[in-house]
Amino acid sequence: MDKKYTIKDIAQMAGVSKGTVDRVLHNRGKVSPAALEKINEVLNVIDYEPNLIARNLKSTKIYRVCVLLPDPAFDPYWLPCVNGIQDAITEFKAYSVIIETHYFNPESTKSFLKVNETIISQSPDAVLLTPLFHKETVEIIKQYDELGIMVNTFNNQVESSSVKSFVGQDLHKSGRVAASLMNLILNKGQIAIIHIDESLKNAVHMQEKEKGFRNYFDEKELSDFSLTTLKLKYSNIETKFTAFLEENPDLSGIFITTSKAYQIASVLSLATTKKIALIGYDLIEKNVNFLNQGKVHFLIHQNQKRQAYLGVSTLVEHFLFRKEFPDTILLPIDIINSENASFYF
Amino acid sequence: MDKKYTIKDIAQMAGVSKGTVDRVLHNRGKVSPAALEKINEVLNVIDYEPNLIARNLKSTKIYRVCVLLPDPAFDPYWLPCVNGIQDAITEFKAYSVIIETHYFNPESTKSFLKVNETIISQSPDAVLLTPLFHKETVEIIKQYDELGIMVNTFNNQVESSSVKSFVGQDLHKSGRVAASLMNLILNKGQIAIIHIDESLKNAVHMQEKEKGFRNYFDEKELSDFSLTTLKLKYSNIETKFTAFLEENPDLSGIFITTSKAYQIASVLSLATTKKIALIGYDLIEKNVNFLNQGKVHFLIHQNQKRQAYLGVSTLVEHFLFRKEFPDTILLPIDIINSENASFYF
DNA sequence: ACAAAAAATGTGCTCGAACACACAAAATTT
DNA sequence: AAATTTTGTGTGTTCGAGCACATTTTTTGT
Repeated sequence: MDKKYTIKDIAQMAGVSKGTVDRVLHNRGKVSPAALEKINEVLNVIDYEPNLIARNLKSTKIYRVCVLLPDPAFDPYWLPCVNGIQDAITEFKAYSVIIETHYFNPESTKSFLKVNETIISQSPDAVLLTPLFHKETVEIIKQYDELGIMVNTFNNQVESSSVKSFVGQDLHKSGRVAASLMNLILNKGQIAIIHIDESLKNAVHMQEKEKGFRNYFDEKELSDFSLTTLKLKYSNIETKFTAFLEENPDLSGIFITTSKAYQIASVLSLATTKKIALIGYDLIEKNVNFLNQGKVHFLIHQNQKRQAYLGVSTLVEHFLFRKEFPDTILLPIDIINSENASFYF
Repeated sequence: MDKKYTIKDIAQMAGVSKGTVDRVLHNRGKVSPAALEKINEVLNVIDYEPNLIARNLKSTKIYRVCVLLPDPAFDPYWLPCVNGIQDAITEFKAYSVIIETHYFNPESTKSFLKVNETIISQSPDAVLLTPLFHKETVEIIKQYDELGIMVNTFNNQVESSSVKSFVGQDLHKSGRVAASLMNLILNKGQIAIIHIDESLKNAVHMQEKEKGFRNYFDEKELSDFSLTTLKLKYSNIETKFTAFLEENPDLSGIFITTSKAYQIASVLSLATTKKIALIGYDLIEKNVNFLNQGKVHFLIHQNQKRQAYLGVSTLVEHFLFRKEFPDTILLPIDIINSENASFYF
């Protein structure tokens, strides 16, 4: 039943040559109606699936995929992505695919644009983007589209019909998850939502999380809580956050929308002995240290490694195995505390 | 630099024929010292990796992998495994591998033994076992070993040097995770550890979880808690658990070590209006319903789907790509509440 | 009716590894 | 020294899809 039919088998069954079968399968034309019908009859009965191994052995076309990633040297948040990409490289090394990573400075639009130029000059078949700079990305995507270069994105979403596939998380839901955990630790009091970021490039990201977080409290009508938003930059964390702590002596919980929870935890452990519930994002080393010390209660895992892996493998599998692009891949929102953290590295 | 060398390339470089290179690569002997040295010289300089696609295209050997699984009709816990196995089948359908699933009745040792006989009569290349019945499994594994059939296990561990690889979770740690969550919901009171199982086949499983759970409370010296263990069977849940509730009016938390949390939640929602913290295992439908109703606080996800998938793919990749067996694959202990549950299906 | 063009069909080579087999060159035996 | 075995080496085929090219059949034009 599940015997694997080959083109030769089909040819034999239909009483034609494999060349004709091949032409039908790829509708290359030059086939008489009679032959077409005979072959289609056979194809309707059996269940032909081309042998992908043979196909990829034959194909001489080398696919080029470029990944555009913020340099992890600037922000360790991106470090796991490198491993995810490496996983994909290892998995597909047998095939004729070249996967290349290019870094840009996440603080510099210019750097982003420059690296994109480099990529364009290499004319790859597809690009996986981290669209940190919204406006510039839209422009760049248009360029790629005109050149027939496929574009996928991960981590950040950018609305463009040219983007085939997006890998990321539901940020609104992730805010809700944080809220539900906060609601478990505390049953009343003031909660601060803190955004820490240098530029505004993560604005959408952070806002969505905040919306989700607030949405949970609104929906559950938890009126014993009061929520405050605070925006910080690296340069002013110490002063501004310390001042905030003094102004808000009743603060009992903090939700940090970026991977910088360790910065808050650090200031907090010096400033006060009071126990404040802390929930943040990402399993970067400094965060996990505070998690293990009990200074951070929960971290939400954004699984950048898998995001990057899936971003690449979606593209590669499209080329190699003609797989359809899923519109969106949403990764689970992993809840991490000190007890299960070690399993997620 | 990362040019892919073929056997032909090596032959040319060493000034011999591809046949000789092939004999060296597979040490089939019949090679003169002179030729051997020339080829080894080339191999030392370049970085030869055989093209797995070509190798698998040529090979006519069809690998047979059998999976031995408790029938999901008896316990929906096993349902996701079917999907995991299906994923593996889809992924490897291009290769010459046959993956077959055989079910047994988890309540019947006889059924287990009978299915094993069927499998042995098919003489597969490898078997993935769910070793529910410890004593019988050890015996069976010995048989497989003598027949040269590889054995991997998942879900349950069984100490045997013949088992190449095990996929599962660290149950002790998973008990600790449950404890840490319980400690977050409650800050004092009586906690019941409830084991629900028909036979004793899951005894080790449940005990390890209990040990981990207790270990957490011991280690953190949380003396405001008192822990009680209760063993139930399906037939006596209603009566015995109701009685337990009456005898223990101060009960504030329950940890259920199997996937049967819904049975406790069900009785609980009828017997009392008091809020009792409930933590259980597995995203089976009934559990998730109670999770969404707020009657179960957390579920720990044992990810049987991925367990089964990895169990199969480890075997297949060993045959197809000569991959080494990892001794143990421990899956992360996913913490699930009503907010993030939907992402794990 | 016959040549030329067009359409349809078949043949044969390629990809890289694996292995059977043929053949040659040494190493033994008689 | 000739016959035979052993050892070494190269050649050729296979796997299945894909595609170029050769060949056959049909159609069209004069």
